[in-house]
Amino acid sequence: MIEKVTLKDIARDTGLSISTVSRALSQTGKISKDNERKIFESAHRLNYPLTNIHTPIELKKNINIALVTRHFTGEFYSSLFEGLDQSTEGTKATMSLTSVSHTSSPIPLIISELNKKHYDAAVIFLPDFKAVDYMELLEYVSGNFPLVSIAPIANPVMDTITFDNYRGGHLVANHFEERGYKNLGIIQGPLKQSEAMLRKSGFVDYIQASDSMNLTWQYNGDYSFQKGNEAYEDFMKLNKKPDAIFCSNDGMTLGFMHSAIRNGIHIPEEVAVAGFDDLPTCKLYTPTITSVHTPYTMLGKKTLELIFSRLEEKTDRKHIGYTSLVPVSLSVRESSTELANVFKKYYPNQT
Amino acid sequence: MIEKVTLKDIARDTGLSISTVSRALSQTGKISKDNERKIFESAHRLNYPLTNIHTPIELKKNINIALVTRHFTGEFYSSLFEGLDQSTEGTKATMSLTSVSHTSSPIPLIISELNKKHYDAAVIFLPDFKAVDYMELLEYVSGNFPLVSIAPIANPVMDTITFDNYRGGHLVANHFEERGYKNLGIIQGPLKQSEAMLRKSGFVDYIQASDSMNLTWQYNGDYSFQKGNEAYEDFMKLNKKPDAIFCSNDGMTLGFMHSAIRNGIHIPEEVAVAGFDDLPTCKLYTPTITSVHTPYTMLGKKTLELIFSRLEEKTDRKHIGYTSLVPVSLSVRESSTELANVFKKYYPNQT
DNA sequence: TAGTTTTGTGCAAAAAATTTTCAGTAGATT
DNA sequence: AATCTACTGAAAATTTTTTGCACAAAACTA
Repeated sequence: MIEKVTLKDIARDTGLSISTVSRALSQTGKISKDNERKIFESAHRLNYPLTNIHTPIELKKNINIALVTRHFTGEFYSSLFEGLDQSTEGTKATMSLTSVSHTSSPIPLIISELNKKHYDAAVIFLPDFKAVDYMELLEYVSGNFPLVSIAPIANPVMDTITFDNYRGGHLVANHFEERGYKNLGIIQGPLKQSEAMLRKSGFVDYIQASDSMNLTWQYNGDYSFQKGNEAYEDFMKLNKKPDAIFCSNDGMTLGFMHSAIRNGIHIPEEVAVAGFDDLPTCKLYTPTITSVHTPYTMLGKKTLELIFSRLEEKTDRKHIGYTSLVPVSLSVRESSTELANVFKKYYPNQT
Repeated sequence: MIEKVTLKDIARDTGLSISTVSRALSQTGKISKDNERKIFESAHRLNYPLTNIHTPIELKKNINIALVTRHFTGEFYSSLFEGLDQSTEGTKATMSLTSVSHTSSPIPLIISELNKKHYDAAVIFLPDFKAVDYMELLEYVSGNFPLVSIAPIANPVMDTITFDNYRGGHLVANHFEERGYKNLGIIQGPLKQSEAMLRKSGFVDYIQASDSMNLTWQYNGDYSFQKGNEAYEDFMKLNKKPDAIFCSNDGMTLGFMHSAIRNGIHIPEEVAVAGFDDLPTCKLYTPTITSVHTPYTMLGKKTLELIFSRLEEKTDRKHIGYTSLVPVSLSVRESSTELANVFKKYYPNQT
């Protein structure tokens, strides 16, 4: 049987009086910074039932942040989590991954319960969420629980930190132009997801502003490997094939390339390919894959900054839907340039 | 300012008296099941500071389980988490991933703090942990907090549920025998990790008992892609090369194959390869990769069963180091049989 | 420097919260 | 019909927390 922890225990532990302990924990009256810290430390250690809310942020030993997402198997989610987790290094924050893939309860409920579970803030990555979904979510969640979204939407309701997807599309088009490709194609992501549309627009807008390039093929995908395969089928039916293709994410890039390679198409000689996400596989695939690099650790750092500043504010600030864009870069590899010579043995009969 | 929640609030909320509420929450005296449930539900909803320990398992709305591991980018960890998370479907358990990669605090401390964070149990996956590490861990953690390890060790201190690694090695050797391979090689995992040694022993023992096969090459790896590359370098130096190789995990399988393919080696014609973990990439790589399949959802189900039974026991049972092995199977693919015809276009000059 | 204010603390009283005692009711059992 | 059991609530008892007050030490002020 576990004994109940009372102020008396903390008083004994710290050598202070019960009154002082009471005043410290309920944040009334004047207490020296030194004793305050001692008392909170002891309360935490002895497991006194603190109402979390009452503990001042600067006296907390660690800040627990939940990354809430619809997790799915694959490198993408492990890269995302790893980047965010890595960005907590050196801070007192801890990142945990909570998936809402296999639950029956409504998402706003799950998130609103997080602060009862000793979480201090949450990072939301739910790319299919719309403005109304975020609004519903904000109604459920109390104002002093910081929430940050890392998926862009057209009309953000919630503070958002996300990659500059538009710029990513731009970079790919620019790279294709420099490599001298004329007829371009795109495999788009889900039409209802903002970040997919931004990637497309960045790419398409660049092409339209260019004198030398044309967009000759557009295919609607859904980010799945499977759709990448299907895109290839569609590509093969074209009379006039594009000579370079931008895939809106690496899942579809891999699907397209997998089908292409299996059917004897040479990449990049017959068609150049660039993806988005720069998954670890991009470096390891043959050919290695050109892809838009999204620096998760940097995203994580920015997200943490926002969360800490929100936690330090004493007032319940309302969300104002401020969006902050993290720059992306292009990792240029063989799939859009040329195969390393050493591999050319594989294509002995090539011209 | 948030008002303190007291028994009075719960009494008002449930329409019962303060005495009854007190008796229910402190588990003294007799209370009807019906009212008990109502009271706990209300206490939970109103956020009354329950000492967690006191809430009977059957009255909890959800059970929070932490998967504690040294997370790393790649499909392996996302498969592991996804499998365990999926196994919670239909139960009231929730799985969260907590990584100890980027923290400075000692691991036993982190785990012992989990129950203060409203976690009800933890699944530990730390393959480099030894008996002494587990023993230290158990000293830190209170007896009624269920801990299950999912990494095997030779002399288990803690309840363990893990894949039958030995059998996995056996299955690969058996498959190589059936395919008629004579001279075999192995790229081992870290010598200090039990599961790596079990995989190796299962493979080696089968070969030794066989009349037709010989083990002609052993290479010490560390599960990294990089070591797979290095293993290939070593392999190329051999005068008498094995005709089939077992890689102790898919990371090294991919490293080996990547180097091999880039150097014009044909798999499986020149050397057959089989891995361990059956990562999603195995289906997508060219050639597709034979690998030992580890059913994470089944592992998760077994782990949950154990956790629930531990939670239902009222007494503080000590860990007895019972190990339970989950069967594995072999996913046979092109890397150890033959390439699909459609891909053979790529090798026009092959004999 | 001497007086004054501010800060921080403990004691003890007061208030609040929780536990326990006790009485009573409703239904089951003998 | 008498007895027992399982619950429950009112009120008393106890424990826990908050607050009023006194006072010492430090900081500030004239």
